[in-house]
Amino acid sequence: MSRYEPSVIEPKWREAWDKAGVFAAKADPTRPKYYVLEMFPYPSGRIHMGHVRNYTMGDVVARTKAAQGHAVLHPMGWDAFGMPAENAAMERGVNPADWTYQNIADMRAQMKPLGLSIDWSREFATCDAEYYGKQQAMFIDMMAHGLVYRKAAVVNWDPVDMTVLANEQVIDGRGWRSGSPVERRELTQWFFKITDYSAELLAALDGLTDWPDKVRLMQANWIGKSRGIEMDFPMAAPVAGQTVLTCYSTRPDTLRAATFMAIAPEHPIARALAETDPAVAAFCEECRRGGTSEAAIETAEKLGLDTGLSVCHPIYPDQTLPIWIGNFVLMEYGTGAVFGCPGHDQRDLDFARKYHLPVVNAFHLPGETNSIGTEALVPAKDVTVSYDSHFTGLTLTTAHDAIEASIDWMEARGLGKGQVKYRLRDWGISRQRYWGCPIPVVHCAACGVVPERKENLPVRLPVDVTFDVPGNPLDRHPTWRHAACPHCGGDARRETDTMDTFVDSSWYYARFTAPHATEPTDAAEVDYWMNVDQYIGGVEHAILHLLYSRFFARAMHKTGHLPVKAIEPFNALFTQGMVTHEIYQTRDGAGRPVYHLPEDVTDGHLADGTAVEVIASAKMSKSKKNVVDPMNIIAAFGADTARWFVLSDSPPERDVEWTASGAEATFKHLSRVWALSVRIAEMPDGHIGTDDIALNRAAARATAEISQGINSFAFNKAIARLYDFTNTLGRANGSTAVMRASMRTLAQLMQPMTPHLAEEVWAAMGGAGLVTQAAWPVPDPALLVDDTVTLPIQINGKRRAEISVPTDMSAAEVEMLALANEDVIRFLAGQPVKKLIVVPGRIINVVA
RNA sequence: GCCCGCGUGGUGAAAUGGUAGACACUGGGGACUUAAAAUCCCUUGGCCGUAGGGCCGUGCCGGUUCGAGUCCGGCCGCGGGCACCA
Repeated sequence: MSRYEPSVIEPKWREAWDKAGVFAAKADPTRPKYYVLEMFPYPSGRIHMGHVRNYTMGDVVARTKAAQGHAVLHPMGWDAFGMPAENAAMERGVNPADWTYQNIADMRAQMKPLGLSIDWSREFATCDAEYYGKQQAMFIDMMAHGLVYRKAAVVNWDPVDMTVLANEQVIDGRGWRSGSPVERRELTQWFFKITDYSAELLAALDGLTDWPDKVRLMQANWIGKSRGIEMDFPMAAPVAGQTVLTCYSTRPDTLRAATFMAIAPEHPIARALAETDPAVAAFCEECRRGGTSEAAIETAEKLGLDTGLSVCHPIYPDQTLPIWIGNFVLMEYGTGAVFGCPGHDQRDLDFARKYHLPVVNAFHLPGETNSIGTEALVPAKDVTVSYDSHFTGLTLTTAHDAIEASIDWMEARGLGKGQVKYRLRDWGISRQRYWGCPIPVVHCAACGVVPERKENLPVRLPVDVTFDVPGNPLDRHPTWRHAACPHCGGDARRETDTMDTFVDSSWYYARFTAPHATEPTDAAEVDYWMNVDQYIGGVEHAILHLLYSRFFARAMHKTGHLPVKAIEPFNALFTQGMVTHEIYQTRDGAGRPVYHLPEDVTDGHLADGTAVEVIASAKMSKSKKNVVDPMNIIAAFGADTARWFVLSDSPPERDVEWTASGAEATFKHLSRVWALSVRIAEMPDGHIGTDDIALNRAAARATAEISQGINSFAFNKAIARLYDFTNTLGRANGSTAVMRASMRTLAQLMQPMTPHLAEEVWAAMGGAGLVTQAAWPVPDPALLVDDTVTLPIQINGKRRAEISVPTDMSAAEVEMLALANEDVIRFLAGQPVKKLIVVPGRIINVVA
């Protein structure tokens, strides 16, 4: 072989690894264990660059930890339930299971050539009955432990297709297929009581010190702990038997400036009025328009309707406040009623201006008397402001203190009760869809809602389903719904809702420790392998998936499926940036966007000459078709080039925009490494060189810096140092033995990134066994110490000179040398030195 | 709308508060070659200067500091999430 040929090298070494069984995870009490996990993929059918980036990062960690002596668990599986399979069924008439398993086979075949150190014997898909049956068993256990309940909740309803829509299927307030405006409609749904753990999920974030701060902050804000007060406003006249309107506020310090009340359209008072007042009914109907997503609700135009009712102000009884129905008030949070304070809340101010409601202030900035204008006065909570004859008796104080004082003052007079509330809502898991884990319960006319017997699990999805009409195929299946009541044995109806796919991904990490166990988990295996030491995935999962997993681990502990040590299942988390790409679109006859794959676009045009609209780079997603196929890169340059390339340039936490150029440059570099190893292998045995000491120092330094880079997820910097070391080695005139030893070190350091090439180089250098199984190199500390250091000298903060001094020179001597430096003397031009700062080993700053 | 990030040469980027641009890509110049490809060498933030060298420069405005890409405050732009996309 006279040139670098990955198509020959790579299959050869993958076969060698398989033959030696090097990636099978084996519990070994004599070694520390390490569990590295990348977020498992949805089996779309093709791997994309985001997958390559994610799994290569995990592989670098797994391979490095293995070389450092750990028993490593590095598994792979498939997050296989979800809507795309049903869409494929509708569009192409395929069976969702067949489609999904074919996609898994295709993607596995694309992943294997990457040379990932995965224990494939542990692979499973969440749509395997073997897996979801265990999930059903845990659902039943959770029911028994009071973690599951049913209640009415709103969904997006397409009134034409008569079906529930996912938020993604609501586009500009309309159903994606029917194009008809969607409505919010209530259905009885299944819920997990995640709110039982609100306080704990929040408090435990402090212990997740190896998670990114931003993720912990996002989760904390999502859980949203607030301290406020629940208080009653006396109704001027009772409605529907209610004499008071109860509302919750986190800003009772602004109570004096309340000028109206706003209640949710679903509030009991609004409902009572709607029964007799057609205008109220029409308004509440109007409020039901649009989707359920918070973004849709929060950005919708604020609408209100005056009910004509009013309440008395609890502290200033001579003041009355009108009650409005507002589409921006959420029934799910607090009591579904708020007081409006336009003086100190911008949204309330906009609402007050629109409906000509009064605006007053509860406080103003010190020295000012009136702040009513087009902007609400909302100073930071720690800014001191002047309260206007405030009820608490406090005047000049901060909002933070005034809130506390208000709560105390009102509690003392029985006007309200201080309360801690969380924004977090219970987890609605019901989906009116086919391709998900069936909820294992039966509805019996005599016994009510009854869990299925565990011996009847799994409750399997029927295979003979049709997608020719919208809606849930389970509902219209001729026989599947009919079941015997597990309790009385009588005729009963099977639940046709399936579980949210987030349930599937909330415990797969535990299943990987014993994927074939007859129970959901195996106590000994879970005890050995849990927790996940390093979890790696996209930052887009920072809240939902990770929060649900943290809850589910606690639920699994409560139901006896996980030990207490595993209630925080992920010790360390790394959130990689996304791979982004430009989006190419044209418009169909109705003006709706049609997306095009990058491979179908050349210089801004389709093959038929149509010009495409180029939209700014965004997360690669199937729906926008801005995806690139890594298989093309692997076919042209080999897996090692693809692996090196996705690690090399961008820091892993940052988004990287995929561009076609660059892979070739990586291939050239790997070719140089290969050629260098051939040259060194062919050196005569007895050659004596002059650079042995420098080479040994360079190897030690490279080993230290690359180990550190990998350990801190700075893969791009580790690769920069690999370039450095390779260049040094390529130019060096070292003795044969030292050159070969240096090249072996290079092979070891490259092994996590480019394992195939590393094996080839290792073998050429006469390394023993597989480099994949060689112990990670440890540098000699003596070779890492420098004896001189170059110190820049700044004059008034600008770099003007530099001096080279022994590393151990005292600060006093450095000062003298600096002041004697001729550039320093020239720049000072006789000015006296006011101050001299010497930072040992770093810098000297002369202040004149 | 709310929460969280990010912003440095032509490009990807580096820089425990301490020499801004390491390491690469691209471009330019050269060597080798009949020629090209490949390979190797030099060069590559902007402006001024023949040169020694100087000035400017990390999205914008302000602040803290001997010293700010880095810390603080306020903007602008872009991205992620917002509970039924996964």
